[in-house]
Amino acid sequence: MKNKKELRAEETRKKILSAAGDLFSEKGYNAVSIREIAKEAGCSHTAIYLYFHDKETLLYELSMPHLMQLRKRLELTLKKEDLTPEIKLKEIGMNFILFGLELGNMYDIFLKANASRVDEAAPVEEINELRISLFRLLREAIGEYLSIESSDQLLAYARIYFYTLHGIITTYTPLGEPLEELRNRLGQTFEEAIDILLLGFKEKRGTGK
Amino acid sequence: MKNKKELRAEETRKKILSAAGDLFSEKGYNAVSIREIAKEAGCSHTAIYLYFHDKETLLYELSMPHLMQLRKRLELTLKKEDLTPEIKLKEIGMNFILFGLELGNMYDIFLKANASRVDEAAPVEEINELRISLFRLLREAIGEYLSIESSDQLLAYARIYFYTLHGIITTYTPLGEPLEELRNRLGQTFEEAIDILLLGFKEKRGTGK
Amino acid sequence: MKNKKELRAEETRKKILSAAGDLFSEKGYNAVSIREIAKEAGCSHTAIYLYFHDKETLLYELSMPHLMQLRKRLELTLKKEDLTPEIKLKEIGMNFILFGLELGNMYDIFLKANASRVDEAAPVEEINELRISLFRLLREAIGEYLSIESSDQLLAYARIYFYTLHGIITTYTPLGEPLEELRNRLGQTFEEAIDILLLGFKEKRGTGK
Amino acid sequence: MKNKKELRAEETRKKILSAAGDLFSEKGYNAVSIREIAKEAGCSHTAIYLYFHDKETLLYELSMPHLMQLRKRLELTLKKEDLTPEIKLKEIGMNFILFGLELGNMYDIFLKANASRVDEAAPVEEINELRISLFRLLREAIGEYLSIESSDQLLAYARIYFYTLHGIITTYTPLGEPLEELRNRLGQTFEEAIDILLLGFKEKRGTGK
DNA sequence: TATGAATGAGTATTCATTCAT
DNA sequence: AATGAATGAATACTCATTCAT
Repeated sequence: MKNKKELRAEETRKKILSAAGDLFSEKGYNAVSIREIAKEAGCSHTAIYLYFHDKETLLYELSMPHLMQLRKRLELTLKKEDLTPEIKLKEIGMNFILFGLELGNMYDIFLKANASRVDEAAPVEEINELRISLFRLLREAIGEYLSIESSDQLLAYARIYFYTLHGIITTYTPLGEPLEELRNRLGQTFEEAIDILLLGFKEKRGTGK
Repeated sequence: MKNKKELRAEETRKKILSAAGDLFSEKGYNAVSIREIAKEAGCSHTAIYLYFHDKETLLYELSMPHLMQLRKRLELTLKKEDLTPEIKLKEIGMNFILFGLELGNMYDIFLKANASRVDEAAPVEEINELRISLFRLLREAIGEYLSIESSDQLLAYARIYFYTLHGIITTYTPLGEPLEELRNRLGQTFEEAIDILLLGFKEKRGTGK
Repeated sequence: MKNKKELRAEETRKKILSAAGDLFSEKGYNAVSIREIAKEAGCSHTAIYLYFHDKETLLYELSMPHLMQLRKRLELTLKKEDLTPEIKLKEIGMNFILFGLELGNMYDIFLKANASRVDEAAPVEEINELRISLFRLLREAIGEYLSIESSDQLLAYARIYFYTLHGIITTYTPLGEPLEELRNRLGQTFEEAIDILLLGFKEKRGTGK
Repeated sequence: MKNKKELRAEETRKKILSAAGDLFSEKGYNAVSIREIAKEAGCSHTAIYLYFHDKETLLYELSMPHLMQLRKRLELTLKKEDLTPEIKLKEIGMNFILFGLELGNMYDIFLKANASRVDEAAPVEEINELRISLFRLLREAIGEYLSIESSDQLLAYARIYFYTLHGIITTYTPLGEPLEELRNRLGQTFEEAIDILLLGFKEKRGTGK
């Protein structure tokens, strides 16, 4: 059980994360200043350094829960017994797209947090792991769909699937169109993209490589 | 025939462009400072303003030729009479991917230079036009491939094709892997991605929407 | 009661204002750099931005109190019942001269802050109002002195009175002679200038327009 | 007799002076760059340094002829035998006002070029002399008008006359209103100002100090 | 726990001036 | 006589971060 102080601290922490999340996703990491976040969070800018080692750490701590949640969602989808492999694969794709569009300008840390920052402790590592497990999920789902075992071919397919999903997200993410609007305008196209890809996968398998 | 002075000027100009190109594509436009470019180019930072009005102008002058060349290449490909529509469409895709990977971190001006900057005259406009004509090319090439006329459906297909190409570029562009290496490692996967997409398009058409 | 921090902040603020005031009035607004002010104030140049949004804001915050005080002083003078109109008018003139000479090279914002800068919100507006109310005061005081109602003629007289006052200020302001010295050397001449002007006004009225 | 080269050089020199004159008077000395002058003059910016040691020298060389001309004009006026002292004094005043308004933003070098630049050779000295001789003219004209010999009193009157003239010029000079417009709008007021001042002088003399 | 004060390094850009030709 | 190339010093302003309290 937590005492008052701890509760308040936690609350401040949350406010900072929330403010940072909104701002980062709206304007991008670089375009947001610490002071801006503090103002939005209703605390002093120095308070931020109480909870997060630096701006970058804040970013990582911020994106982590989202990524975790995404992974969980995708894992659940994959495990659902009552869905066909095709539907599962499609659902995974759409979920990923929506997740990416929600993250907005913050989405690209998903890629940028890479090995280059060797020294910098945990979070980057964690994100890497997440990315890896995400790929694994994609591979599994595709493998199930095409009834093939893990192989280079399957890896290639997973990559290709990722390219399209990633392409959709990064096409619209820097433009700042509200998610709902975008969904109405192009949701069907996104689904069609996935559809076509899956058809292509199947066809490719059928014809033999 | 040019005199010494002109030669030297041209050389400096080139050095600046080359330095800027390298740095922009490696670290991205915003992460590079004028002074950094100058140091890399072996001149004073003020010299840069002798040749380019602005940091932004430098960016445009740098990317414009690439974009023009790309358009020309794609247009030529589309016009080639001796190629099947399928091969043309594939070639267009691969060319676009390679062009994007070459631009590196500078690639995203392709997207970011959009209507929001109404005031900023010519170059942005030119890039917009380029983007538009690129889409038109994509649409035409797909239309030819699937033997369908311009329609909403065709627009959707062009978008989908673009998503995948764009996704490939933006997946690898921020990682800075040398183009040649990347090509060896994944060139085949890129081709396969296009392949699968085209198969998907065909299949989708066949089954009726 | 203020705590240490607040006291220190206030002190820094004052030091900046004082340094800026000295430098501006000595060398003029444009000839003084933020870093110069900081050095004189004994703080870093960034500290200045903690207290003032802008170099321009600093200027306004610096001159505004003077201007307000001047207006109040002139208004009080005009209202004094125990003074003859002549003495009031003279006092107003001398006060204005002294105020202008005190401002030194900063005096000219009084003129330069004009309508051209439409966008720049409050302070300019305030200065404009001040200038206007000053003219009104001048008009009133002269009207009282000459027993004439508001008219074009009165406006012309107010202008003429202003020219002389303004001329005195701008003659000595860029030379940087210390106020006290100047006053000793020429105070009598300034009074005589006003004297002569008032005699001239009277005479002009007497002879018929 | 001059050869071609010399003629051309002289022409370039004139063009530079003319361009600088226009620009300085329009925007003020500080707001005009050497390159701007060169462009306006149709020569390279380096050419300017062939004719003038530096920007400041250019300014002095530029204003000198104007000042000389003014002196000459005022001297001529003072010498005219067919004019009453009053009319001469008025004419001198109006001429000075018009000269100042014509100089525009360049007028204030008339004051600013003062002893502070001890080291800097001739031109400043010359301007000082000019200013002095101008004052002498004013004194003489007033002396004639009031039939008094040189004295402290006369000096004071000359100063006072100067204040008003100077005040008129510096009131309108930074606003950039075209001379002709200004003259139409306020020419009469300027004359009235002089009128009143002269009446005041007379009156003051009459009443005994 | 929390904050206001403070700062050094950095940003793009401008300018008067000099140098080599 | 004339010029384009080149530069060092300066400009206002921003930012992530640290320190004292």
